[in-house]
Amino acid sequence: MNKTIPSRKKHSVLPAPTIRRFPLYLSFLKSLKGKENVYVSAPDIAKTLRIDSTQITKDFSFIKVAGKTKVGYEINKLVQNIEKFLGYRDPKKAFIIGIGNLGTALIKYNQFSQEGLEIIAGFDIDTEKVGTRVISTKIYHIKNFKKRFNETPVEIGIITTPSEQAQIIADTIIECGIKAIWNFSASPISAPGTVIVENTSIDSGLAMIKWKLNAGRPLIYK
Amino acid sequence: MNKTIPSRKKHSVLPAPTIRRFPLYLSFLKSLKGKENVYVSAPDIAKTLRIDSTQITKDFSFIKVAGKTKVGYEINKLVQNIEKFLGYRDPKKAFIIGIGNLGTALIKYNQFSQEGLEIIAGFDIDTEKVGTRVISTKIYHIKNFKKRFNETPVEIGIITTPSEQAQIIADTIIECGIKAIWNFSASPISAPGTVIVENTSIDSGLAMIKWKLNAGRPLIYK
DNA sequence: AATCAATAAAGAAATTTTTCTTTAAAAGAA
DNA sequence: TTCTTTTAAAGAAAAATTTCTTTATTGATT
Repeated sequence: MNKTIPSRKKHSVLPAPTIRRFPLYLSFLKSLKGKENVYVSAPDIAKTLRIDSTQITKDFSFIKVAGKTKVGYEINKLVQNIEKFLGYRDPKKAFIIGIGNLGTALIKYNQFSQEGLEIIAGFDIDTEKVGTRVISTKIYHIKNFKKRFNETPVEIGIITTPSEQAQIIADTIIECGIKAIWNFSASPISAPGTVIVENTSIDSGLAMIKWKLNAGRPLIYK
Repeated sequence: MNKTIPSRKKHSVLPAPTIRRFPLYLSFLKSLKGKENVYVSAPDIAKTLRIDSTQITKDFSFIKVAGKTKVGYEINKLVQNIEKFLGYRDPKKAFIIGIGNLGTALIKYNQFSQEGLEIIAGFDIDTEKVGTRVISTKIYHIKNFKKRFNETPVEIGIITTPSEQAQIIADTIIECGIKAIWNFSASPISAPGTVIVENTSIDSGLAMIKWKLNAGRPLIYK
């Protein structure tokens, strides 16, 4: 008993790993643009990305781009379709909570605007920060979150606070009716099944690296 | 043809997703410490973390912590074993390249020292930054990377530069003999199979959120 | 024109990961 | 004590994901 809450995954006709690979493909493809080549083949992409070429083919098939035998895929078409698929032309609004270095980095991350994410306000408890702007994004006190949210509802709440505060912030913004939480804090967030939670955990990445460095061998301690 | 380079995965006796879940467990378990409870059960963890409880049991079995029927797992023991497993007491050294907001955030991220990661120097091209310190971490010009590396070899190179520079930086540090690259830039990095590459891609996280927000339905454009 | 080589595409197979099922143990209640 | 309930643990089954295999197409070469 105590099963995982039945996730939206069931709706999904395409694998989550595939979705996560698309931005990678996109970045690679964009680095190709401007060069003379109009086409790129799956084996070519495979070479630099260290992904099996048939997997790339399969991934592309999900977004209905046909490749040409012996030639490959039309780069522009691929870029267009992936961007469409990822909803780059379907912008979502977000608030960000926690205006430390990471929060600031995310606000300044200038790709978001092209990727269909608009961070329209920031929140913090630090009164020094309240009232300032990061680029053009205004920083408010966290206590005004609900008010701001009601004025301008957003779909996504980005949490970049220290771990200890992450859950409290999450509870607050869930109560306001946020649809999705993008959690950059180290601690997992407890949320009802109706709320989408995506963790971008730095620590998970580190765990993986250290594991690979030790080549999957269990560490021996004295 | 053009298969994925045979990965170290084969060594791995335990699933990559399991490894990535450990830091999550750890964070949750630590939030429990200080409270009166000595034990925690898998179903309890499952409830907050939205992970199937048998999966948690299975994950824990990999690191040889025995639970007690009807009671659960000893919190302290779990914490200890996970930390051991993740190599928290087996520190690795790192250089970080790109001292923007993200780079600064990572240097300031004070959990790394407990997690067995020591960022011992930073590098940038910006002469304004060269010579300064972020907390106690000295910032050098990227052209001095090789020299510094030879003086103090590190296992991990953390790339937090803009996408365009990521590959050039990667090539440079691979040539120096870095073992692992932790890539925070949006663009994938091409590296020989001997080099460990871990991507912590912000864009992948966004892709996933937007997909879930659209409930797995393909976006329709006019 | 015929042959060769490279590639997409579709489907099958294999692998990996998750979920389900069963069993046994043990705490607490009756 | 006996019964009930909760839980870990192990193994089986299912599901998801990746990799392999085959086929067909097409551009290039002879």
